[in-house]
Formats: sequence, C-alpha cells, structure tokens
Amino acid sequence: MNLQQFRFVRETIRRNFNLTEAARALYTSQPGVSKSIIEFEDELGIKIFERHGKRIKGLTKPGAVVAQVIDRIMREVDNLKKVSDEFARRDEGGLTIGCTHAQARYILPKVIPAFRERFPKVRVSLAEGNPPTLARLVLEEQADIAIATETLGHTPGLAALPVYNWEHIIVVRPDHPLAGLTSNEARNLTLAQLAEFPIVTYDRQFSGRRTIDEVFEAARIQPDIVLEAIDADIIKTYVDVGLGVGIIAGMAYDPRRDKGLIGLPAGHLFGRHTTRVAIKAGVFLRDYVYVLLEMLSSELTREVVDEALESTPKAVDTARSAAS
Amino acid sequence: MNLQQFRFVRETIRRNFNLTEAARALYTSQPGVSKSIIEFEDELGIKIFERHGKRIKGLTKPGAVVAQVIDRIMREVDNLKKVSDEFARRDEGGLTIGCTHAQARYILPKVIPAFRERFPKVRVSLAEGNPPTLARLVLEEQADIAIATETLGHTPGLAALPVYNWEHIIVVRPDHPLAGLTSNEARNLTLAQLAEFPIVTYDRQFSGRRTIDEVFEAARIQPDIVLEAIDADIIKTYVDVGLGVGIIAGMAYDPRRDKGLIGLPAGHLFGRHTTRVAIKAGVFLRDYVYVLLEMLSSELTREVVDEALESTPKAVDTARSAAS
DNA sequence: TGTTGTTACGGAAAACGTAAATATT
DNA sequence: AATATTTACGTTTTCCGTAACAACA
Repeated sequence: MNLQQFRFVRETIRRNFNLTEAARALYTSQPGVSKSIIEFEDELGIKIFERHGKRIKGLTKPGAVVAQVIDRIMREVDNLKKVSDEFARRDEGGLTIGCTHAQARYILPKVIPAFRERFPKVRVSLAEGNPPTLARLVLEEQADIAIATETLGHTPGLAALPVYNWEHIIVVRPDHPLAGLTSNEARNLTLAQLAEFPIVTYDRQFSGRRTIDEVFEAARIQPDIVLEAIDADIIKTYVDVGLGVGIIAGMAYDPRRDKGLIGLPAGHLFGRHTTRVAIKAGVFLRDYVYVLLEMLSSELTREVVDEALESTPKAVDTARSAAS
Repeated sequence: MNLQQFRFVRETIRRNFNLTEAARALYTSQPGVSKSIIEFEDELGIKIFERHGKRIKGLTKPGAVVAQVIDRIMREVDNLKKVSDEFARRDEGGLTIGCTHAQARYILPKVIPAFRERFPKVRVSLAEGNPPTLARLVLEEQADIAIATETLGHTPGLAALPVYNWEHIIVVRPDHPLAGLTSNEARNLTLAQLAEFPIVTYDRQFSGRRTIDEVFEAARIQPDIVLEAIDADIIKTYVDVGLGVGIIAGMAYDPRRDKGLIGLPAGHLFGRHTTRVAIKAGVFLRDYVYVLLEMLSSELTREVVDEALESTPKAVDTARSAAS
C-alpha cells in the first residue's frame, strides 16, 4: 500500500474510469497504473473497480467506500505540503481569488493594495467568472477563495461566509424626472413608478439580477429592460447617454466619483443582499489567506473562519458511480 | 513522500523521540529510519524534529502541525484496511469488548449468545478492567468498545453513549429487620436508618461506589462498611452469611435467581446511574460492532452511533512536546 | 564510555517503461 | 477495426540492511 496507488485510484475515478487518461494525467505509463491498482486491490482483498471483462466501468460498493477514505487521505497529504510551505516560506506563495467583475472592480481594489504591501512576495491573481464557475474553481482548488453574491451559498463542500451587505441603487441623469426626488420620496418610490421608464441593468446571473426579475414578476409588472450588461460601468455609461434608468449594485455607485449621475437607494424595492466569500472545507489555508479575509471584513477573524470550515461537511469528488 | 515516512515520524514521537526504539518497533533498521526522516524533512523544506546536536529532543513548531496531519492520514490508512476487511470477510474478524466485572457477569451474557449465533466467525474477547483502564484500552485500540459506568464519560477522543439506566439495590437476608418492609416503606427508607446496619458493598472505583460515598458524606453520616468487594456475587455471598446489608448495582440482583435474598430499590437514596459504552472517534467500525451496540440498547442504531462519533473531537496522540 | 543519530556503501526489491497480447465496443 | 486493459520482461531507481563514524550525556 502506498501513496502512488492512492493517486492512481483517485485519478482513475476523476478521469471517468479511463486508465489511459489517468496515466497521462499523472505523467506515467498506463500499464504501470493498471498493475499498481491490481496489486492494491489484491492487498486489500477486494475489487475497487467494477470491470466488464477488461473494461473498467465504475466503482464497486467497497470501492466507493475505499475511494472516500482515499480522498480524505490525499486531501491531508496535500495539506502536508501546504503546511510545510507555510513555515518554510511564511510570506511567499500564490493566492488566487475567484470573483465577479463587481468585486474585482469595486471591492478588491480597496484591499489588494494593503495586502500587497503586507505580503509583497505573494503572487495574487484574480480569476473572473460567474458564481457557478467560481464555486467550481474553488472546489477544484484552482482558486483559494471566491467572492460573489448569489449562488455561492449552499454549494456542498464550500463554506460561504458573509462579507458585506448591500442594496441596489437606481442611477439616473440629473435631468431625469426621478433625479429631483427628495430622500424621502425616493424611499417611497414604487415598482410601478420605476417601471414607467426604460431600464438598463445587469445581465442574468449577476449581482442580484435574479432578485430584480423576481420582484417585478411578483408584482406582475413587466419592466422595459432596454439593455443588459455584465458590469455597472457599462450600465452607467448608457444611463449617462440617456438610454434609461439604471439599476446597479450599491457598491458600484460612488457619489463622489460618479458626479454626472444621481443615485437613489432601492433596498425597499429589491431587498438587501449579502456578498459572500466561498472557501473549500478541509483544505489548509495559508496564513495570508486568513489575513486577506479579515481585510475583507473585520468579522472574518481566523476563529470565525475556522469554525465555519469545521462545521462544513467536506466535499467528496468520488462516487460518481457505484455498482450493484 | 511516502507512507513509510509517516509511520517513522509517528512512531518516533510515540517512542519519546528515540529513533532506535522506533526502528525496533517497526522491525527495521535504525539508520533507515534516520535517513528516511531526514529525506522527508528535506522534501517538505522544514525540520520536524528539534535536535540538540544529534539528539532528537522533540517536535519543532512546524513538526507539531505536520505530526497532527500525519496522525489523521495514518488513522485513515488504518481504516482502509478495516474497510476492505469489512467487505472481504463480512462476518469474520475479532471483537474485543472492554468491560467491568458487572457488565461481563450480568449484562453481556444477555447479548453475547445472540451475537455469537449471528456472527459465528467473529472471535469475541472480553477484557476486564476498571473504567480508567478501559478508556485507555479503547484509546489505544486494544479494545473496540468498552462498557462501564462512572468515568467513561468525558475522556477526550471517546464518545460515550448511554446503554441503560440503573439504581442501587439494597439486599438483605429474609430474617433481617429490613426484609419485612413493604414496598412503600422501602422507598421511604432513610440513609440514617440504613446506616444503623453494617454494610457490604463495592470496592472504590466500581459501579457507583463513589456516589455511595458522596451521598453518605453529604448527609454527614459515617456508614459502617464492613466489607468491600469488586463484584456483586461476593457481596451477596457475605450478605447471605449474615455479615450485613448489601448495596449492589441493580443489574446484579435477580429476584428469581437470588431467592435467598430480599432486594429493596435504593434509587431514592443513591440516585440513578447510566452505564455507557465508549467508542473511539475516527476509527472505522465493522458492521458487527454496530449490530452488537444495537443489541445492547435498541436506542443505539447505526445512525445514532455515527452521529455521536461525528460530533466527538478526534484524539491526537502526538504533540507530547513542541519546541520554542 | 555507553547510547543515540548520521554517513557510506552494496545487494535486493520494487517501480516503471516498452513491447506484445488480449479483450471489448 | 479501434480503443482499452492486462501480461511479460528488462532496466532503473529506490529501499533497506550492515558497517563505520560522530556526537551527545
């Protein structure tokens, strides 16, 4: 029994039970993998893989259990490397943050400079994507953490901790009828009134667009959405050229910078939302990841994060199929 | 990096940082262990062991963390063997039950025969001992489970699930003054009345003897304990020959079998007690262990046991010392 | 000075790659 | 026929034991 055998079994499962691909992925010969797995099965006294003649089809029942244990072992073996790196090169390493455009544009610029200053040797990279993609990135350990609103919650194997709350903001040109509303009037603005104007807002999948749709639908109002865009900059641009009323996420509106536009809070219409950070349970986090999290939100202390990770069931990437 | 290196590190820690002993325990040569560990440290890029010149003194700080991870890995590797045995020889294997005399004599006889009938190929062995010894047996995996009252609870790394409740019973000869009490009178018997007679009961450390002492002490009554014994059979024998009044655990009194003696319930004096079964968290349990547990108490279903084990922090046998 | 850990070296075992055979779709 | 797995076999590497050396207490 050795680690190599564990790797072979895990990779074979990941590659949909194709030994040839598994061998290629691990830069070794296919017969070697075959032999090693067979020896492993003999040693354990069970068959891990269900075979039809010579073709490997899936996991046997004992194989499914063994695969789970192997998964836990290999996760810890990976952690071993990270742990020692943590001590060997305390402040060096890589940090990949999965995020949506909104986070990359409006939130991360507030923390990355300070982070860079504190950890100059850490290579930071941003991976943009929509929330489901980001969740996958973290699960596959291509990203250390991911920041997004929406779907991030409730992905098995991921802990999703709240970073901050926000509400939508309606942006209009200063010469627009809504621009003259007092603060009180703005807070009493109804959906029906809003729907009288053409609307520019996010593409589906992003920054609470789903909520916007749901709210209109619940009120049985058909809004006139004249343009959908992936990011608030584009929305603001089109509002500025008079295309209509913009609905954007609060963090994307800065009265100081967006001088040409008036912003009206719209939390009473579209509710409050929580942007969360997703972390995979069971993986060792470098010290600087904890620091970044606390920079994102002072609530996210090491203790809070660890506790949340503790109580998150760990992901299992095996068991895509088990035999009769 | 390989499993052998993990074994070497773990064993070296267990043997109080003596490579020579660790090598002996693993049936290999001492230079081999030394070399392997050094290579492992080089690969990780950290020192695991604190050395004074050539003497290994303890764990470094990174070493303590690494040792914990190794512990988790090796636990899972051990589980791998058990898991495959479970499927390879579903109903074969060994089962060691740690228990006190009381359990071995009065409780286990009720379940072992049925268990043997269902799993004829499982070799059952009983390991008797006092509760602290039993806890250690389970922690060191010399016993699969342990059944006892008293201290079993709250041992780190062990889940202690309730099996049954019991109360003490006072046993007297039919010609004893207390023998004539009606059921109601018995329930109103006071400590002071009881203390007027010489008492025969358990040795310290066993079956709720501690509670008996505490109750008398709280009432500031000095009982006249004329004989202490490890098991109820002996106590009953001496009661029978007229030495005094016996106080024994409820499960040890059977009105049908113990015809020559009268039993009076004493729960109102000494409280109710819970006998528990201790299981080590993180170890894989063979199917037949679950079956035995459910035979002991129908409450202890597989789900209940698994849940209890899940929520029990796992033991760490490393980290006896860490460096500055 | 005895005990413990590291270095050096050589033989045995295993790990792994290539080539060939065999089975499956 | 094409793809995929196992068997066979030889080379390379790793593993591990003995012997010698070094350092601690």
